Amino acid sequence: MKKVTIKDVAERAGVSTSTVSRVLSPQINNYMRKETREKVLRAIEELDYRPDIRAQSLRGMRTRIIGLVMPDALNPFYQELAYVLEEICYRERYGLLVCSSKNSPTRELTYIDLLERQKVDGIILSTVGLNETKLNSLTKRGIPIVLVDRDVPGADIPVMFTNNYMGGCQATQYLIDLGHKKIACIIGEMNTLSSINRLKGYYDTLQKNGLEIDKKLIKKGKLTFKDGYRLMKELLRKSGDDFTAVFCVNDIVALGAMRAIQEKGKNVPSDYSVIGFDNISLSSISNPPLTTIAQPIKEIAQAAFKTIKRAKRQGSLKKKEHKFWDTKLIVRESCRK
Amino acid sequence: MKKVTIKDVAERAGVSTSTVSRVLSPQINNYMRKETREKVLRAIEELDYRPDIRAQSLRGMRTRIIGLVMPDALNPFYQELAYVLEEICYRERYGLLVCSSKNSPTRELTYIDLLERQKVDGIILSTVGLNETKLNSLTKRGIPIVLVDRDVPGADIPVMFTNNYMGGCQATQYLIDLGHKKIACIIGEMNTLSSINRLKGYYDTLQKNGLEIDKKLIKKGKLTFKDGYRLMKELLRKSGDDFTAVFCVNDIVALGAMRAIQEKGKNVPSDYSVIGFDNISLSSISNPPLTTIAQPIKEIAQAAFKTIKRAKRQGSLKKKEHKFWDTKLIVRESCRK
DNA sequence: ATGATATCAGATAACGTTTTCTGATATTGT
DNA sequence: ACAATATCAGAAAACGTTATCTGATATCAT
Repeated sequence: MKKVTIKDVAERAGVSTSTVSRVLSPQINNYMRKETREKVLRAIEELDYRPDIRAQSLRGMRTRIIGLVMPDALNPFYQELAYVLEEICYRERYGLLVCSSKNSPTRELTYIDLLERQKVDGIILSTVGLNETKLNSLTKRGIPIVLVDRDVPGADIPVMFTNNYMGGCQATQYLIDLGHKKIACIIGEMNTLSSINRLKGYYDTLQKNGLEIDKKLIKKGKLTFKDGYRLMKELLRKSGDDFTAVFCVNDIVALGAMRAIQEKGKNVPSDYSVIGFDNISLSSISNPPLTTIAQPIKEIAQAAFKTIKRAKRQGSLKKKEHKFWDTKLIVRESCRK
Repeated sequence: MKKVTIKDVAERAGVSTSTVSRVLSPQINNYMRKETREKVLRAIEELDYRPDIRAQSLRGMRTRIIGLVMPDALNPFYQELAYVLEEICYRERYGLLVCSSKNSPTRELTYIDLLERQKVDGIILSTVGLNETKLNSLTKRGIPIVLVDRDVPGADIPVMFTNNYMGGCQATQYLIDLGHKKIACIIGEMNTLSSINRLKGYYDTLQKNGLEIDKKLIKKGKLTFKDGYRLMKELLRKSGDDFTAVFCVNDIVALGAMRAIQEKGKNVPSDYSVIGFDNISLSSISNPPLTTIAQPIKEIAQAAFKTIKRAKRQGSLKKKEHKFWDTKLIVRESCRK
């Protein structure tokens, strides 16, 4: 019923709270008679005492909480990011506070406010609305922030990224290597650098291979199943005979596209090859299983976490820590071989 | 660079910290000259001050964090639970600490330990390993715990549940009403009450309608796509002509089952009707869209959150708050009409 | 035996808040 | 004009920790 504090332990063991505290953090100062330590440990055991992290952190230690702010908690890619991050946090006994901004800059700010007031040890952020000024002012206030997935050029903040350009190239080159000459592309609205870079990879690879770029084969929309389906239907109606493969900006869109193709009575991959991006878990159980470009989520999460821990230890962030991680082609059954 | 505290605000406004605090919590005591309040507000504004929640909570207020402990963060049902819970928390400016126990009792305990040390305002728990004794001792220690999705009979703790039995009945009755006489069932290992109750609904409804129960048509396995696929294949091989519909314990399993049927060259729903459980978002974009039983996730999440807030206010949980929420049939295209 | 040093552990201040207590003004009633 | 009351705001204690400072023993060399 009653919360047990360090005082109770001290009392029971017949020592001062200082001594109990010393037992709890032996790395600092281990001048301690064996006898005393054991007395204290016994009292801790008997009372089932657990130090209050809030109180510890007030006195200068970490809160052991990190915040993850992402644009869309329903997007499988971010779900996976949250998942691997949680695993990393768990191993180090950290808690993960997940916040989805739902693509709303206001909501994003409100969450960051909350995280700041919670004095989290760091924030891993895939921003939808912050500019460099705002970001810089935030880090000045002492919370380590690491950017993932979405870049904000000019911000003095570490960023951990997928090399989206490379992914775009890999996907396109793979299709070309399979013999495709006319390759369509379904891409997001051009409001994120990821989309832009993936598209750029597509462009450059076509050009590098001496293939022409046909604007009619490029469709832009939202990053949803629905839009993938809709845009693919458009493509099939207008330029159906004019291409044999399609590069989709992510797996969800690719699944929508496959559905459109199949509904039209055509086959994937023999009529149209489809390649996605992200390697979400769904893509391995789709029909056919989706060939896709995997993002190095684990590496990114790990690096982001480490950066925050280091920043917390050292009291400041290394500002210019821009890391790009390689993508990887995952071959399954959705492309004609 | 430097953190701004209540002292800084007090100094800048030329008042004491008490006064600043009074401005921050006007509901308690609003004896305050307008002039003074404005001075303080101005200082807060100018310094962009945000109270430290840790410090506030130490002095007796809530931490504004609640913990969600669930068995499997990759299971779409729990993802959805986390999602709606996060939304509820956001509205009230709470943080949600998500923890997946990954079906490991040890991991579950470690997380609960962490949450306790973080002094979260409450824990919403879908337990994999706790018995009533452990649970009761936990609530004695002062953390409000609410059970969702998985029951622990005998624990003196509020529980918020889906009426799984009702769902099993609804699904089965729907299939019977469509004219099916032989209905198979793919269900989880019998280690959770949800599975048991869904199966019981299936049994009772068959019986109520005077249909015989054929043990050969009941398959047990894991709650995965893979197992749904595998078990459906078995069913088709052994008793393929003997049934025309299948009730799956959840949507993922149902999707696996549909895949098996389609791979065999049969059609859903004209050859076999399939019904799932959970109404995960995936089920609306499957092919065909899956008819399923929806769980009242929002209601459960809302009720769990409210219970915790009330417990925190009153200082204790109402022990016996067992709530069951109705399921709802969602008709799509996977059952022959 | 004496002083020097190593070993141990308590008292106390501090972290950033809220709240209780208390005292100082301002307002009101007679 | 004076006491009684209402209004305002500061001082100080408290929340549960850790870290610094300090003092007390125990051990050792001479």
